[in-house]
Amino acid sequence: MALTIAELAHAGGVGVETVRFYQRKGLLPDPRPGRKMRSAGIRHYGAGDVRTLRFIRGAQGAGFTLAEIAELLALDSGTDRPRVRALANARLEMIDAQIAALKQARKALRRLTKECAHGEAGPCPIIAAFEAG
Amino acid sequence: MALTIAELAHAGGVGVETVRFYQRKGLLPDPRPGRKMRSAGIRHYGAGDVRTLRFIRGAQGAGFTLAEIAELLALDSGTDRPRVRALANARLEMIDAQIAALKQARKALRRLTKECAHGEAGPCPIIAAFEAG
DNA sequence: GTTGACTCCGTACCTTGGTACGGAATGTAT
DNA sequence: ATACATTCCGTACCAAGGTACGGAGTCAAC
Repeated sequence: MALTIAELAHAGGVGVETVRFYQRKGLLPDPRPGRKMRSAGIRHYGAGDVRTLRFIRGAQGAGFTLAEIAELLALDSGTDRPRVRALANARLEMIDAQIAALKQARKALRRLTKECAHGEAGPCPIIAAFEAG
Repeated sequence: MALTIAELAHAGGVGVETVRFYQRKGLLPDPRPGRKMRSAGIRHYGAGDVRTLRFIRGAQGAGFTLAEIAELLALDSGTDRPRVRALANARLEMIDAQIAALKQARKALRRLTKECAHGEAGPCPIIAAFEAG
């Protein structure tokens, strides 16, 4: 079960450069066991690395930044559940705030497009409405 | 009613550099009437510029990019309402898609935090769950 | 009529999440 | 053993939306 970087990238649905980028960011461990001298050689990966890549994409989908994901991965042994929950709850609050803001914008925008829908020329209320703040 | 750039920035809730940045991006007109020779001098602004700044922030809040806002402002005379509506409708669809994605993420995350809420140590299901994709 | 604050301009830098490049080393197949 | 494909590494670059810097010009006050 030794994957090359290209196989890992394919399995995770990302590019080779992205795998190396995640490694630089500390999201993936440097998987070269014999690393004493420089030019320690080709990286070899396993199923755990594929799971990590999938985790990254899942967490990104939930809106976590790569920095937050790095912290979650650092907690990966799972022994600090309160901390994991704290991160998750913070993200939940952010998500709720974003949903609320988007709903607000959506409401305003939809009302305005309706008001604007009855003419083909002349001043449009959309522009004026945003100026109100 | 001649505002300096600092007064305009303050009125619009942004920084002086941001005003100049918007100017370079074409979001604010260059407000120097006598611009024949170089070193045309200090910029002077009016209430219209404050309204434009507020429009920018409002439209940003609705998720428009600066490039889209620049186009909206270019239509500011309001004579092409179909185009304005097209931009607004495109943005509405984006907003709906974003809301749907966030709700999905929120649902998954909330379920996981609840499952995780009953222990203080040991493997947390949040981490494992994201690995599933 | 000079000090000090403000403004001008171009340019460089920042963050986030990558993507691309180029030359060297290493792996695989014939 | 030689060709070809991958991989290595550092570095540069991209988009968006600003933010900061440095040197010069300008403005109002004293």
